[in-house]
Amino acid sequence: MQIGELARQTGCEVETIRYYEREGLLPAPARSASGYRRYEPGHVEQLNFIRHCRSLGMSLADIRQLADYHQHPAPEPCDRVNALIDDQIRRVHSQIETLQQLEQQLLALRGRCHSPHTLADCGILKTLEDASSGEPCVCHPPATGKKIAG
Amino acid sequence: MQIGELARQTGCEVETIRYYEREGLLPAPARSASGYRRYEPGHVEQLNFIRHCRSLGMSLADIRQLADYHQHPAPEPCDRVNALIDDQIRRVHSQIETLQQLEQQLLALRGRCHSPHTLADCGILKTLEDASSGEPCVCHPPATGKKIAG
DNA sequence: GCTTGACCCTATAGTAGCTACAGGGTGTGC
DNA sequence: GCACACCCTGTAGCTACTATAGGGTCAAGC
Ligand SMILES: [Zn+2]
Ligand SMILES: [Zn+2]
Ligand SMILES: [Zn+2]
Ligand SMILES: [Zn+2]
Repeated sequence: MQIGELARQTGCEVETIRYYEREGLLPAPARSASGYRRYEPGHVEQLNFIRHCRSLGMSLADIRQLADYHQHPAPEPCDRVNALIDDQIRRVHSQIETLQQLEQQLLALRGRCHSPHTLADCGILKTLEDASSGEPCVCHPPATGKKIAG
Repeated sequence: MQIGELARQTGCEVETIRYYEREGLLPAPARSASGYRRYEPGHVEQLNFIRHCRSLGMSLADIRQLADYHQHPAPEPCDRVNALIDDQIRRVHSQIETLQQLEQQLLALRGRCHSPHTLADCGILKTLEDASSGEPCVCHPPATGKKIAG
């Protein structure tokens, strides 16, 4: 199978396949006399493995690790696989929390502009401007552990 | 004021300041005889403006726009400012949703490995392997709108 | 006058994970 | 013999920085 067919079967771009090969994620296939890559059915599975892990947000480095564990299944405990997934879960969770804070900050800022007015009178711009001079802003309330109401 | 002092006052790295200048976000300051950048107090505010917007997750392109509106406050309505913030809110919100899905998928995958066992018997690796061959997996349930229970 | 050290300069490369060329070769059908 | 789809390598681009390398400047202290 040529690279285009592999791309079709996996839904992965041709350039991405070549990129994975360069990065050592996908083993280099045999070549035809004219230098074309010739893939075996096993490559479809390996590429699917990579794409599946990528769709879970894993880094290429982590996928390399996982693929290695997968291809050399030693009689060791699977602690490191778990640790890898747990780390990923932690990363995703902290990103969610960061983004949720960000959303609240943006909504607070957005709330400064209601009725129609000009750019010169816009509460959003005014808030950003004042904050640049060191004044407190709605989007960055002092983090003193206080509740919002009070 | 030299670049180091500006960095200290704004909590921004020296290299980042030079980068913003290259990118046209911060106006190029006057230079001393020996070529050192000499900043005015206004630069502190402009840099604070940029950093404040960055802390809200805005792209440099958006910040360029906002700074432009800010420095040339025309008597137009502020629709474009609002649109910019609204877009940013939408982006952040959709990222949150994506990450929340991801978290659920990762937790489902993680649930395949409980009691101690070897790499060869690990449910996580087995799930990833099976999915590479086209079998259904816990982390990517068919999106047919079905509820989980049923 | 000389050295030390903190500061400054430019230019370039690296990060993650692709994506998009440019500039060429190959293979098949008409 | 030509069109067209496919393949190849190598390089540059994307974001927002960060980190060097390799040098110049300036004030203080001996
Ligand atoms: Zn407004
Ligand atoms: Zn704020
Ligand atoms: Zn396990
Ligand atoms: Zn899955």
